[in-house]
Amino acid sequence: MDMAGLLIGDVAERTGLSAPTIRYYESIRLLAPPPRSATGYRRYTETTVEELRFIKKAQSLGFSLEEIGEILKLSRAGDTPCSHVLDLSRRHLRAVEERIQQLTRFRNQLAGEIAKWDGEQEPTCRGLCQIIASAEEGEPATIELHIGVRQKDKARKQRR
Amino acid sequence: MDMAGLLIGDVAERTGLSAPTIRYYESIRLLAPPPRSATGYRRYTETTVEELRFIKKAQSLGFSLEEIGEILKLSRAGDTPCSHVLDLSRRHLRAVEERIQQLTRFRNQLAGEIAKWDGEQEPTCRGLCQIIASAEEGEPATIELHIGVRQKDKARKQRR
DNA sequence: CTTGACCCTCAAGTCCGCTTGAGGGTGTGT
DNA sequence: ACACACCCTCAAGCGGACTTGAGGGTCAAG
Repeated sequence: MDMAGLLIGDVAERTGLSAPTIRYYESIRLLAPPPRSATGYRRYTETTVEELRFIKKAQSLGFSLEEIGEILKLSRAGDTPCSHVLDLSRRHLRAVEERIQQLTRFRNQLAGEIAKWDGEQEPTCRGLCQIIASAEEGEPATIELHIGVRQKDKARKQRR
Repeated sequence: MDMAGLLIGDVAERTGLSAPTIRYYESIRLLAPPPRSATGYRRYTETTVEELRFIKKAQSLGFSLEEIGEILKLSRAGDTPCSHVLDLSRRHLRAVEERIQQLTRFRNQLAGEIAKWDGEQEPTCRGLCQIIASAEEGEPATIELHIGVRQKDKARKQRR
């Protein structure tokens, strides 16, 4: 009867993460070590549940645990140099916008090709395959095309 | 004087990948083994360079090497069951669209917060930090807020 | 005919984000 | 008093995507 606080299993259930994952997050200092019961059990609050939900969302948006940690750190220290926060935010914003554009371009090409194929009676093959085949010689598109051939974009420096 | 074909280093230079990475791609069967010179040097053509550029692009769009391999395989076999290609394409399209929406929502929240801060004179701190601090008690936003607090979204099953 | 920049293979190491396993306490229902 | 579900730690394993290292050949220039 250690009066209160969620057990790790409760938190796991509420967030959809596994207990080991939560411990792991603590181990990499993404999560602050929670208070323990007399017998050493971690006791969490709703706040942790919300932080974890945030982590999941940020992760699904493409942020690494390290970045998320950075953000969380800033968010927890109300007295942090704010220009930092703002800078960080702006950098994130730019990154996200770039990515959206990139994906949108891709989406348009892809949708365009699919539509072409769809218009062309049932996808019984021959027609579609020929598009692919001819695409390989250098024409406007097809998934496989912009997916296998004739990429015009200058290889720009990659992460790492 | 083995007359012709790009050496792995040339390809590396043209694509921005490292030579080991290119060999690695071959080892995982993402790239077909190129012909070799009498002395065992790999001899590539421009086609490979373009495939590699495609791989980089697809990767930057969030596809795994495995998925890229699948796509490349389909694209190379002109006589593949086309409904497959089409299915695959549609699945990719849906995935990409979902992601764009997710990112867009995020972008809007983020931009909104930044704008709020920007309006508020110089980011000299105090003001911004107070937003963060108060946000931690449960108000409408701040990056850190929608980044640390009050996430309404039901934890939905995650990859794996 | 040596030097230096490339090339080769194969094995092992690295980073990320977890999961799994061994070995051992806790706490509650019957 | 005993299950049985849950908690703990620590160590190792895993998949993805590479990088690094050891040990050794090739080739064009000087």
